[in-house]
Amino acid sequence: MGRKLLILDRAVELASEEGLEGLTIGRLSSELGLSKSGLFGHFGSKEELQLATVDAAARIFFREVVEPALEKPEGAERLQAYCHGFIGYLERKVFSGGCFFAQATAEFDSRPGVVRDKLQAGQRAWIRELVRNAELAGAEDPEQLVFELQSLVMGANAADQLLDDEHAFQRARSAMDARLGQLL
Amino acid sequence: MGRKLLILDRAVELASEEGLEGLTIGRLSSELGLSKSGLFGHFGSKEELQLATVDAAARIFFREVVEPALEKPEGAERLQAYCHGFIGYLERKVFSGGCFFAQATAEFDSRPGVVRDKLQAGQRAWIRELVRNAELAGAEDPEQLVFELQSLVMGANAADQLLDDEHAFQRARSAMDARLGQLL
DNA sequence: CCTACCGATCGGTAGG
DNA sequence: CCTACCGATCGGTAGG
Repeated sequence: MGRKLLILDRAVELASEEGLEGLTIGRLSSELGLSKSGLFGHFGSKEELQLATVDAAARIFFREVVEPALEKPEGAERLQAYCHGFIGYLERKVFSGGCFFAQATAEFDSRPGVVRDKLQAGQRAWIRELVRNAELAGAEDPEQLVFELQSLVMGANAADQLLDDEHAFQRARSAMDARLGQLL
Repeated sequence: MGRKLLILDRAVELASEEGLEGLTIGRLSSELGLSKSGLFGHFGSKEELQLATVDAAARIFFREVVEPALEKPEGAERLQAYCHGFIGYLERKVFSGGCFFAQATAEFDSRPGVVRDKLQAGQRAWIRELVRNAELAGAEDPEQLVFELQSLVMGANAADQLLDDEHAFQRARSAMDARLGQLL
């Protein structure tokens, strides 16, 4: 089982750079020093490999962003911790190719199937958790607030990855705090 | 020359769905009813096809978003027209696979080369034009304002494409207007 | 613009 | 986990 986790670590890394479709069984296996069919046997199909890779990325996101924020009380403080934690995770370059989920959702958002379904379900759960905390914080329009906060995360990732804009993270943080200010 | 434009129209459409790498010469040629080598001859390499496709998408973006906004006076009004025009272009589903540039930049932002360079240059020119108008509008921090506006565009595209959130466009517009309000 | 072809790589299978 | 293989498709070339 540890072997599979090692494979998935490399798979997540590769997919953040090349996409979930560019994550090929041949390339992944040769980077790990095992045969194509040896790797293939762990998953059974490319789609299963993609699904397992999304799960592995979600576990990393949980460890890096969600868990640390659970120390804060629910409501405005936790909402802020989620948002700042997300920016910190981008800034630390947890994945070499930028945010795994930004890459994966752009790739699969117009490609129906179980991979898209899983990405959509994960994203919805994340948004719901943000909205729940925005509600507890007494936000006037929780969905609107969360839409804006999530947009700033995506804007920071794009500005960092494509434009090499080193101010992107600070810009996102100050815009977030401006939006959260009255709730804290 | 008209033949090439017809090819590129289909190429932009395909790339917005499948990505610039998923845009294969074989598939594009068969959809257009000509031979692989016949299509290949127009471009000389896959990379040249990708570059020409980015240019074609930029021309569509110019026609759909930039040109209509040029009727507004420079400054706050034009800035708002750019932003609302961008949202309208997403809402009209000008490309079947969502915003061509969102797809292409997520795909190439960690892939060095001339395609990335072209996407980066185009994005930078767009941001500069927004900042220029934000300055003319007397914005306090033009770069910060434009970062936030551009983030909202990307947030709306993602929420529409992955989450099927029908309120995304209206949310983006009201957040934009809140930011632009004092300048108008 | 075409047919015919190249080596490489794809996802996947047979058999061990 | 392996070797050896399958048909399909990739980007690209030769030659017309």
